Amino acid sequence: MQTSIDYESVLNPSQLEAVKTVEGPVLVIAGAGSGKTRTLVYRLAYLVESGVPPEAILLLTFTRKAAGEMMERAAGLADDRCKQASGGTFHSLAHRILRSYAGVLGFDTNFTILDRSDMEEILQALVQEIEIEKKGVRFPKRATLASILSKMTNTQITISELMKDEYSQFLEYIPEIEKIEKLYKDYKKGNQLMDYDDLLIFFRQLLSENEEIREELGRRYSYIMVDEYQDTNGIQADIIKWLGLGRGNVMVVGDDSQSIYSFRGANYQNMFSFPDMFEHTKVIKLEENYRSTQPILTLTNTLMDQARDRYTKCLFTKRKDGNNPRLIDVKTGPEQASFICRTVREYQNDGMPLKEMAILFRSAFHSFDVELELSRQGIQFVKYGGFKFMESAHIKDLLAHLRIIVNKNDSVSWGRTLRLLPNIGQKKSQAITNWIRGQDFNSWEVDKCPSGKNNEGLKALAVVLKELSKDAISPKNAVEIANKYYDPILKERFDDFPRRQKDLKQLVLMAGRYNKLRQFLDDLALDPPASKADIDSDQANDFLTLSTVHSAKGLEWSVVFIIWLMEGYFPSSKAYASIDSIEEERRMIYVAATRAKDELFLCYPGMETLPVWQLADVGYRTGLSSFIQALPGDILDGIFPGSYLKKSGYKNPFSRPAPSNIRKKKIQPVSKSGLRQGDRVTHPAFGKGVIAKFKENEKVEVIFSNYGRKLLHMKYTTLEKI
DNA sequence: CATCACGCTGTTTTT
DNA sequence: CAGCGTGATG
Repeated sequence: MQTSIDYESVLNPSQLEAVKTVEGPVLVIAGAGSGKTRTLVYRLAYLVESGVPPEAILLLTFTRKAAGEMMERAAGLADDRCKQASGGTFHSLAHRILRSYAGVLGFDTNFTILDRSDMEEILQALVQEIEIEKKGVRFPKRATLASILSKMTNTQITISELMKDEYSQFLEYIPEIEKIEKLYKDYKKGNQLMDYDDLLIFFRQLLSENEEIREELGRRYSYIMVDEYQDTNGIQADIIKWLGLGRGNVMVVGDDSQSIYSFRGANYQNMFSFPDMFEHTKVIKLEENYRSTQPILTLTNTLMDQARDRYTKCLFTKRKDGNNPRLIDVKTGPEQASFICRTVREYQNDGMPLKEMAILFRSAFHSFDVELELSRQGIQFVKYGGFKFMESAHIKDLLAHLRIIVNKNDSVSWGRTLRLLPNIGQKKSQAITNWIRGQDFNSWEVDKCPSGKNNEGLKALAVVLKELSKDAISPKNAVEIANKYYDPILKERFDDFPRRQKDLKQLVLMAGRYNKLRQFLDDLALDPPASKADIDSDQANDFLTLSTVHSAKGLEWSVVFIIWLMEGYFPSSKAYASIDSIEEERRMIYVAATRAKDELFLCYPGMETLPVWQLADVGYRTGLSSFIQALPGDILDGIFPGSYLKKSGYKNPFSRPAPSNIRKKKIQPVSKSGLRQGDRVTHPAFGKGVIAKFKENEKVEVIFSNYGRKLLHMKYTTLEKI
């Protein structure tokens, strides 16, 4: 065969094998930085060069952007046909197929996609409909309810099983929750709505129940590649099984050590069971790391050595030199921010572009202090993760008007739209929705609908909707019209409307890129812009990256700062010091650490400087401390020998016993210590505070000036009066 | 039935 | 602190 690429000289033997094994099932276990993406890109190019029609290649990735980038790169290697491969996320594929085949399942093909907040809204409405007997604990709130239902779907277990494992505090509500689950399902069906999980569920159902469709799709996609397979869940694995059934040309690539999506049902054990699903699977391991230096790999290998189950692999690199990862122990958030900014500046002065550096953290708010300091110093940055453009109220408000144009049955959007009008709340909006739904916008008689008599607001709405439902309306035009109508409401509803007006202008621009309103709305739901900062980034050319660990998948940098802020958990929390949570933290730190090529800082601010024994007393656990705790002391020293802290007289707080004065001191129950409500106190971890309340079970509630309200156990607490 | 004021509670990550 | 639920008020 004639090819233009000299695969032998650019790939190592394992990578080459993965690229050239195109027939039959293949499982590639690819360690961090082992050229996983590169291998997929070359394989795509190789397939196309071998004469496989690009449309016959299905490339499933974690984000749509990742698929696009891979196809782009492959096109650069081979030719432009690579861009015609079918790529995207499981959800986007499922959506694409369901738009044509939903009829088979008894759905309309113009169903609307529900995002998480839509789902929660419906659930809340349903909760209000059924009678719930009050019990010991409060009924789970809507966000929790949504998590329960979604996780149940994604992990394929029953509600009661799931709740026994993870939501034991709500066990007494199992019958109610089961009832709500059923109502929710019916509601969606009745209103032509599908949530994210439904896309997968129905896609799988389509494949499993319809041999014809299965065969048709099997023919269409004869070569399948799946990236980040460790982050797939059971349904996704089934989908792969059904799709690959015909030709069996399926390659999945993943790293069991990097699985951090268990919260949404991902199961890294899918990697272990792939060979059971496809007979004669060829297993290929990529173990050479091309990215990081040895000291960073030593840290990650040490961490993952302790994981309970995993494919045995040990990363190695030819880049033997390099600095040790550094553990930076700072006292406060602002101090940490200034340390990071200072260090970023130093690297920048040495000629490293900001784009080569990143700050990673677990949750979006962890970077607030840093963001403040960065803006103060004029360092440009982009933040991924956290706040979602699409989830902000004003965007949802505006889009609701467009969604009812596309799907007249979309009761969620009807409700949202109606409730923006004065004196229309939960009840009235429901009544009106039931009357109005599915009606033709052009023959609307507002006066006839419930509460419609002389309702100016409703009349105005009717006029706009009529205008919006004109046949050939462009998405851009539609957003503009809706915007004009919504503007007064926006000003009334939000104090910070100028900021929100800007977002809406942004939305007009985005709509300009589409011809079809439906397409525009679907893309917003399934492939929304990552964050507001992401949109702004179009203008900046060199910027620092700030990202949650989860959003950082697939990206890498030379220098990485990991902010590992301690999070306060109440002792009753299920996550408290559980083995599972330590496991997950470990995987997350592993992911974050392996994003770094050369330098790694683990920043560990605030109360984490407390010895573990004391944290445990307080009823808190920490992310970093829980895994440091899990590391034997000598290994810890081996990993962090050049620690920043060591230079300034650092002692490892975790290997140190409690100071004798504290250890020996008999801790008095607070109630017997003469403290009263309103007393000002100090606490070793939280500093100054005021006693708010004494509660039952020997708990005391204290409001700390820096950390807010905490519930402390009197037995284990050392509060001193000041 | 909508809206307001007050009190209570507490992790977070994404398609 | 902030988001939610509850109970009182309009």
